[in-house]
Amino acid sequence: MMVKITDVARNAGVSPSTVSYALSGKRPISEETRRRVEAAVRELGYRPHASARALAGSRSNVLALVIPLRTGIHVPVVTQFAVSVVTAARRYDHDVLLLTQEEGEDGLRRVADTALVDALIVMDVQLHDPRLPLLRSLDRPSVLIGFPREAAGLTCVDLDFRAAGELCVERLAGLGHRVVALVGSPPEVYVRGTAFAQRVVQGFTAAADRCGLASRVHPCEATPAAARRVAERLLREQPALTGVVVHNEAVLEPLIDAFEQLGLRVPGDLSITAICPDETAAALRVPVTSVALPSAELGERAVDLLLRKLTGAEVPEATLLTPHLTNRASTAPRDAP
Amino acid sequence: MMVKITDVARNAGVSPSTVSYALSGKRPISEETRRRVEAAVRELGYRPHASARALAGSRSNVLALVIPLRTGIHVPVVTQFAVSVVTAARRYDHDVLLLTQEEGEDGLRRVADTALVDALIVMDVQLHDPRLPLLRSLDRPSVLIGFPREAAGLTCVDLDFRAAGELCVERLAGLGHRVVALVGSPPEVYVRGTAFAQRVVQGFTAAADRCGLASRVHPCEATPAAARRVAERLLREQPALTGVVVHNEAVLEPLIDAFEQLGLRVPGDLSITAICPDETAAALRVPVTSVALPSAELGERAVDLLLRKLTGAEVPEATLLTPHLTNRASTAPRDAP
DNA sequence: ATGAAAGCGCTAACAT
DNA sequence: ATGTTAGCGCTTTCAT
Repeated sequence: MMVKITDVARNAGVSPSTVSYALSGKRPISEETRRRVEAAVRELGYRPHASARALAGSRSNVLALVIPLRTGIHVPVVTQFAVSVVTAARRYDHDVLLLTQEEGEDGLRRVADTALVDALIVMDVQLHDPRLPLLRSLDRPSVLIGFPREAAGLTCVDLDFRAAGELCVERLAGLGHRVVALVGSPPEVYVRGTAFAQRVVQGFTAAADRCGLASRVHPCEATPAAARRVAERLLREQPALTGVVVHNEAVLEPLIDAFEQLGLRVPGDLSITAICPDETAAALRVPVTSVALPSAELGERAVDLLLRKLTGAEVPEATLLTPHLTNRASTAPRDAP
Repeated sequence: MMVKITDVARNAGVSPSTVSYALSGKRPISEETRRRVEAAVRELGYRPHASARALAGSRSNVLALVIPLRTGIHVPVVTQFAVSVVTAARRYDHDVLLLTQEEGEDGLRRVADTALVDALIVMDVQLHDPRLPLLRSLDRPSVLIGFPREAAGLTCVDLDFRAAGELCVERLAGLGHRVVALVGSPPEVYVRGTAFAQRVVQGFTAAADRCGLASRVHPCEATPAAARRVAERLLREQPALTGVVVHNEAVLEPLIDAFEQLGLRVPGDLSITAICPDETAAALRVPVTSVALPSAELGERAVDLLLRKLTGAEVPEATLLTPHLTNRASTAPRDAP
């Protein structure tokens, strides 16, 4: 039933070790021998047994990917990230084992200690993440998506969310807007110390101050009703508001609806910039000027770094992707006052 | 560094096989011995090496999950399904390897032939899916999500989409509506022969005919603009329209917006039922009466079936989950004519 | 440039 | 109820 390396060896008239070396390229093989081995492999349809290979070679060629399940994390972002991790991993001849955060630290320890995986990618890292000590102590390399407070000894990748927040504000300032607001993630996201959400706030506030803009920040639940309430509150508290930054995919559309129902046209009366996936921004009724959330690029970078670590190479501890803003229909210069 | 079974055996004063049997429970062990083994396992922090175990036992305890990437498949549905597969698999002490459809048949063959996985779950099966012959020929069991035209010899699970379509119409008919329309998935979904989309159409049409309703079917791109166009067209072609069934998560909200902007209140003038995840239906501005897309239940059922197949049990070839409709704010009796 | 042989860590006959 | 032992299929020394 199963073709094994000894079958290939016999068919090619060489020893099993020669077959192994011919396939791995780990030692020089004569042209003639290589061809015979390759022919035998094809003829017999040989596929090396993954577990046997992993046991003997002490590398499973599998990466673990830990995905978050929590509320306030936008699902398409996670999914696109996962897909790009799988795609990138395959380019390096690796596969991806999917773990949910639900399993927690035990899950990480389990797949690492049983040598089921060679390395780990952990998404949605919190500022004070309980998994950090564990990840540092594992005998396998890992890459984190997100930046915890104490990142020493860990490899972290993320969009530069602070710069993203700044970029959104600077665009509004450049268009002449003087009073701006940030509609952020749901409150629990801040409460539990999700780094990226806080960094957006920091960037937003710093840039607003630097540009001399009046600014406020409002977390917002991921429901249309909450969006509506935030819109009303914004107009009440900042009557001169003409610029809004949104860092909350789920309420982008309802928020625009709410503003328009309250009598404000986008971008006529109100300009909006957002931090969200490009597809989301482009698919809205009013396409929104946005800083892209580059899930796919993040996934690739994470895999690249992880595989370099697996070869023993040194990699930078911090990788911050530069944010890019794309102009769309939701921004316009402020009317002369 | 790594604790192995011989270490545990020595520490407990027994043979390696006794440790193996004590842990697997595959043969009777005296209470005394079991306790000594368990103590040694805990003391040393023993974790069986996954590959060694897989090689010797010829079971990897890993399932493959193949997820679709195509347009027209709603992302949250896929993600929730994946999460529930992982969760269910863990209950059986299995892990999940994530494959994208991109790898195609080669990917399936690879993970099966290298014994990387014991079994496979394949999502988004088409009516004439090129992977079917391959899946039949593999030496590993599989479960398909969706029903192909030729399902003989395969294990398939899905929501009964035909019944779901019927249920949506029957609810509208029961409320007195006489003219209905189905707003369906994007055209390409039908063109490529996605079974579930076609089944909804069949159920919708059959139930409408049976109930004596006038009905039409409109595919719809997953954009707000397309939703708007479909809404306008509907009112033009069926001026007496009072009931709409939506099988397209992405346009649910824009569609309601469009109807209201065209002067139709939901549910005052127009009742809407949908086939979509409950969370989607409940989170809309106007919560929509819907037949749930039970992704989590599907994932669990798929895993249950797969693990029963792995034990050699016979399982039903077809599993159709019964649809359930939940009333929400989007449906009301038709006004007296 | 190739081969022989010793494991990798575990499971499952086959013993007793 | 437990121990002994022969592999599982591959990689990688160590030889030549």
